[in-house]
Amino acid sequence: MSRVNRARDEAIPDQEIDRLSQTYKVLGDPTRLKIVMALGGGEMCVCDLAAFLDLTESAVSHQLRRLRDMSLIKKRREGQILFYSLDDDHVADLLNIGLEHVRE
Amino acid sequence: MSRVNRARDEAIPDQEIDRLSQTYKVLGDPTRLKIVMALGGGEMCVCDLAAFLDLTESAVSHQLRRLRDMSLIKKRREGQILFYSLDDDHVADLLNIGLEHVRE
DNA sequence: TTGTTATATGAGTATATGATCATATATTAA
DNA sequence: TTAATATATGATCATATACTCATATAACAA
Repeated sequence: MSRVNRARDEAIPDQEIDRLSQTYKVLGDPTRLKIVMALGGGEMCVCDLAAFLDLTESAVSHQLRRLRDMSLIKKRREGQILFYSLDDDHVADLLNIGLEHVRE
Repeated sequence: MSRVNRARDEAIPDQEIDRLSQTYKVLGDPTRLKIVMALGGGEMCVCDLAAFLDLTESAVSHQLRRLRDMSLIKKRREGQILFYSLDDDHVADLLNIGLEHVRE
């Protein structure tokens, strides 16, 4: 079988490609990456992240929304404050393997 | 120590953040993601990829350049033909963990 | 040399996107 | 209820980017 036909045969559905590429795209911005790296060290609220990143809380909230849309982070309410954290262990794994790659 | 100070303390250098986010960004496009997924099944030349993706060879070449700039793929010449493949095992790991995440 | 094939690259264009600003929502306190 | 605090969201604008087209380069054949 030709290489092209093999690739077609083994290809995953476009829907999965789209979700996977969107996941990487969301991590592919310095601000959002700093957010998830920071959350890797423990949960933080929007105002924590705004102070850490030196950005408005609005800008942070917009980025948190995108991270949440891809299930990379989750939130927990405590009164008026929302604490964000990584959604699951896969996220930390993704970050660590990426780091290994860029550090080699 | 406050959560903000802890985050500042544990933060990795901006230079690493930039390289890491660029790496994810390069994977964060459906066309480029299809390319690396296809290369995960074996090396392919530019014309193979153009046929597989139904794109011009120019468009494919531009995307291969971006993938190569982030050391995600490498090339091997055989006469007039350049065969592309994944650069190292980290790339396949990144893809597999990403897939686990979107499939759960 | 000239011609052909395979790939690469610079410029241009249409679309996507990140930060800002203004406004809206939600929780708590008075 | 009203006010204050914390967060979310829609519109806007400036920048980034994926593809196309034209052209350039590289390897091989005649």
